[in-house]
Amino acid sequence: MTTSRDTQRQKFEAREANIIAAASEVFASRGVDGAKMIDIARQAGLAEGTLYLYYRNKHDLLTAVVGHFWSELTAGARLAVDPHADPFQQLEQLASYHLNALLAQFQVVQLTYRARGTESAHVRDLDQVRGYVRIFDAIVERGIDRGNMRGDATLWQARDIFYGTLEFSARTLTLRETSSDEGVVDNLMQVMGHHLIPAAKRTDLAPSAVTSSSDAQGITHKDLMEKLNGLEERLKALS
Amino acid sequence: MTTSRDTQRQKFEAREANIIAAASEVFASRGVDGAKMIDIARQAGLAEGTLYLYYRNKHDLLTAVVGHFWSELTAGARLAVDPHADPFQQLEQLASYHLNALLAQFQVVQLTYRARGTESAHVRDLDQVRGYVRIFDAIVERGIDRGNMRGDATLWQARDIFYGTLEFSARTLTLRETSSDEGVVDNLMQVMGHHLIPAAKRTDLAPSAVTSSSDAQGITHKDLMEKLNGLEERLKALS
DNA sequence: CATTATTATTGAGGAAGACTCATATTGCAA
DNA sequence: TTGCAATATGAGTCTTCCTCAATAATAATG
Repeated sequence: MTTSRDTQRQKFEAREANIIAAASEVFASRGVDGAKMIDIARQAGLAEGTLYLYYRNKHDLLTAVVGHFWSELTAGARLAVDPHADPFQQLEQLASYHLNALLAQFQVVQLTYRARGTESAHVRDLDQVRGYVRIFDAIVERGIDRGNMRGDATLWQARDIFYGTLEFSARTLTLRETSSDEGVVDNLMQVMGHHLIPAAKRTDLAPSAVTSSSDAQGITHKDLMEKLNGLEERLKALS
Repeated sequence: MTTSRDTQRQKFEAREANIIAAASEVFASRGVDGAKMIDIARQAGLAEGTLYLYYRNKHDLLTAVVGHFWSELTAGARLAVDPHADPFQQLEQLASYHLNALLAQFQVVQLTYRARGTESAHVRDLDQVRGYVRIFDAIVERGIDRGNMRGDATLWQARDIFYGTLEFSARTLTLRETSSDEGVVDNLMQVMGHHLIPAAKRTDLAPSAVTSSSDAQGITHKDLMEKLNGLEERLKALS
C-alpha cells in the first residue's frame, strides 16, 4: 500500500525531474521563445500533451525550471560556505561561488527574468530566489550578532550591492569573454567591508592618526603596510 | 523639392514616433507577450500590416521602443548633471537621476531584458544603453584627469557596482512600494567614494593627515588604521 | 485639370506553435 | 483474466504573428 504509493510518487517525481532537465536544456540553448513545447517533449521522451499533465502551460514549466535552478544553487552555496569561517570570509566564499555560478550558467540565470511576473506591476520574486538570498542574510546577521558588522537597517542595501554588483560584473565578464575573476570578488569584498564594518570601529581610531604627524624617522607608511600585509597573509593561513 | 522631401521625412518620423509611443504603452501595460500587434496598431491608429512597414517584426519594434527609452534617459541625464560640479557631485546627481528613472519607469526598464539578444550566447548590449553608460564613464574619466579619482583599470568594475546596485535597489524599493530613496544614493556614494578616491586623497579631507606626502604610494595613516581594524576583526572572529 | 506613375496602407489569409480533449494505453486489484 | 482507474497520446482547435495581393493616397507629367 504505502510502498505502492511511494513508488508511484517516486515515478512521478522522477518523470518530473526528467521534464525539468529536458526543458532546462532546450530553454537554455534556444531561448524561451525559440523553445517549442514539442521539442521539450521529445527531449524528455514524451508526447506533447503529456507535458500539460505536469505543468499547466509553458510559463509554468519555465517557472519550474528556474525554481529548480535556484534550489540547486542554494544547495551548492551551502556547501561552498565554510560554517566555521568568520562572516567576512563566508561572504567572500559566497561571492566567489555566486560569480562562478553566474558565469557558468549565464543562460539559465537570464531565464529568471522571463519567469518573474513580467505582467502588470507585480514583480514578485520567486520563492527559490528568496531562499537563496537568505544565505547572504544569515551570514550578515551572524556578523551583526558577533559585533563584526553593523546592523543599522542596511541589510537589504548591502544585499543589493552584493548581488547587483556580481550580476552586472558577470554580464560584463561574459561580454568580454574573459575567463578570470579580474579581481571582481576582491573589489567587492573591499566595498562590502566599508559598508558593513561598524563606523565606530573605522573612525574612532582615526583621530590618533591625525595627531601622529611625525613619521620622518625613515619608517614609511609603505613599510608599515607591507608589514601589515604580511600579518594578514599569516592570519589567512591560520583560518 | 527639398521641402517636399523634408515634410515627407517629417511625416515619416512623426508616424514612427507615434508607433513607438503606442507600442511603449501597450508593452509596458500588458507585457511583451500580452501585447498583441493588432492592439499596438489600433493604439497608433493604423492597420496591423502597416506596423510591418516600419519594423520587420515584433522583436524589432520592442528593440526600437527600448532604444528610444534609453535615448530619452540619456538626454535627461545630461540635463540632470551639472557640468560645473565636481566629479563626485556629478556622480551623485547621476545616481539620483538614474534611481528615480528606474523607479518611475520600472516596467519599461524590464523590457530591456527582453530586447537584449536572449538567443544563444550573445548578450550584446543595445547601442543606446552603451550611450547612456558613457555618461558615467565621462564623469569618472574627468575625475581621473583631475586627479580626484584613481584610474587603475577599475572603471568597468566601478560601473558595475554603480549600475548593479542601483538597479537591484530599484527592484527592492519597487517590491516594498516605498516611495523614498531610503538613503540608497547616499550609501552608494559612500561606497563609490571608497572605490574611486585615491588612498592619498581620501585623508586630505581629514585635516593634517597629509603628512605622508613623501610616500610615493599615497598610503596614509587612515589606510593603515583600516587595515589594522580589519585584522582586528578577523582575530576576534578566530577566537 | 486629367492621367499616369509611384508610394503607402490595408486586412484577409497563411503559417506556426501553444494548448485541448476524445481516444488509447498502461498499471493494478480482485 | 477482467474491470477500473490513472496516465499518455497526438490530431485538431485556436490564437497570434506575419505576408502580400489589392486598394488608396500622393506625386509627377502633359
